[in-house]
Amino acid sequence: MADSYHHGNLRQALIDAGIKIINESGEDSLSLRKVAAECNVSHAAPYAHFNSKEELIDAIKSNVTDQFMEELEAAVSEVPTAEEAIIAMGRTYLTFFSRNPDYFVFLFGKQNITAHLQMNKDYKNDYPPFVLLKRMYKRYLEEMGLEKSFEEQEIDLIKIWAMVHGMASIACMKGVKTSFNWNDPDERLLV
Amino acid sequence: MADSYHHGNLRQALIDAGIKIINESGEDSLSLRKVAAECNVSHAAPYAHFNSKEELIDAIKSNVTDQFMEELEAAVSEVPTAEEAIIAMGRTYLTFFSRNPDYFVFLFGKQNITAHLQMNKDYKNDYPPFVLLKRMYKRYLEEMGLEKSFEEQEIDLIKIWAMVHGMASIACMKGVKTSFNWNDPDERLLV
DNA sequence: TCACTAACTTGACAATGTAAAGATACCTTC
DNA sequence: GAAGGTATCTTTACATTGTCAAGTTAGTGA
Repeated sequence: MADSYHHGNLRQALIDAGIKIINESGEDSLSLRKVAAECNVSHAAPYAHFNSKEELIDAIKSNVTDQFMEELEAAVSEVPTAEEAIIAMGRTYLTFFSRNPDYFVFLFGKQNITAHLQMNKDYKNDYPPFVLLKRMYKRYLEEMGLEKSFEEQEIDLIKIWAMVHGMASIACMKGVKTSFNWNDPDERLLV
Repeated sequence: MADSYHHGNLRQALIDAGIKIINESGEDSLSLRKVAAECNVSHAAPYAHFNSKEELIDAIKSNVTDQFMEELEAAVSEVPTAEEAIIAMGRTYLTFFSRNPDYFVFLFGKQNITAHLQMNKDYKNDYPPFVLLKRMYKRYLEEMGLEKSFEEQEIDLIKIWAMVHGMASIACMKGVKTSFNWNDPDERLLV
C-alpha cells in the first residue's frame, strides 16, 4: 500500500500535512502543492478529495476544532458544578490558544468562519464550543435556581464569551506583553 | 500631471485603491497588480513606494487605524467625565466595526499585527486606541479618587478591552445572529 | 547645461490555484 | 474470472500573482 498508485487515506494525510505546515511556518505559507508534496503525491491529487484550497482549509479547521472540543469536554467533566465547569472552560480556552496562538489566528482570523454563535434556542448548525457553553450555562441557572429571560441569558452568554474570546485574542496578538496570568483568568466571570 | 510619466502622489493613491478593493471584494482579492492597475500604472510601480505587498498592507492598516482613532477621539471629547468617555469608546468601537466588519478582519485577522497592547507604563510604540483607553482609565481613577496597584489596573484594562474587543469580534463573525444591541452595549463595563 | 536621482516601465521568472484529459487500480456485477 | 464502471491519482497546461533586474523618463540641484 505504501508505494502503490493509490495512497490509502490521502484525505486525512492531507489534513495532517496541512496542520504540520501551519504549525511550522504559519497559514500564509500553506499551499496545496506543498501539502501534496508532503504526502508524496502529485500537485493535483488533492482535487480528488477537496474541490478547492478553501475546502481543505475548512477541513483542517474542523479537525482543529475537534481537538479543541476534546479539551473543553475533558475540562468540563472534571468538575462537579456547572459554575466551575464554565470557569474551567474559560481557563481551557485561554490555555489552548496561548499554547498555540497560530490556531487562534487560523480559526478566527479569516472571514470564512464556519463558526456560528447563534443565540436561538435550537442548537442546530452551531459552533460546538459555544453549544457546550450554552449547555453549561443552562445547567448553571438550574443549579442556582435562577430564572432569566431569553434576552438576559443572551447578554450573559455574550459577556462570558466576549470576555474569554477577547482575552484569548489579546493573548494571541504578537508583541503583547502583560503580567497577566492567562492560564488563570479572573474567576468572577459570571456577573 | 494627469497623463504624465510621474503620477503625482502615487503612494496615497495606492493606499486608497487598496482600501477600495478591500471594501468591494475583501482582502483576499487584493493584489499588488490590481492596485497598480486601479491607479493606471504598471504592475511594478508600487515597488517605488513599498518594498513588498506587506508594506502596502501595513500602510493601509495604519490609514484605517487613523480613521478609527478620529472617531474614538471625537466620541471621547463629547462627554465630560472619564467614565462616560470609556463607555463612549466602547460604543464607538462596536459601532465602527459593525458598520464595516471587513475592517475588523483586516486589522486584527492576520498575525502580522503592528498593534501592541503593551501594559508597561511608558506609552512608547503602543497601539493608539489602547493608549487612549489607558489615558481615560487613568483619568477615571483620578476623578473617582481611586488608588489601584499596577496589576489591578492591568486587569481592569484587559477586562474592558477584552470585553469590547470580544464583542466586536463576535459581531463581525459571519452568520452571527443575536438580538443584542451592538451599538448600545451594556454600560456596566467597569467592575 | 549637466549629472544625479527618484519615479515609472518592460520583461522575466518562480510559485501557486485550478481545470482538462489521461492513466491506474479497486470494486461490483454477471 | 472477465468486464465495465468509478474513484483515485498523474500529466499537462494556463492565468494570476509577488518580486526582481534592467532600462526609461522626468524632475532637481550644482
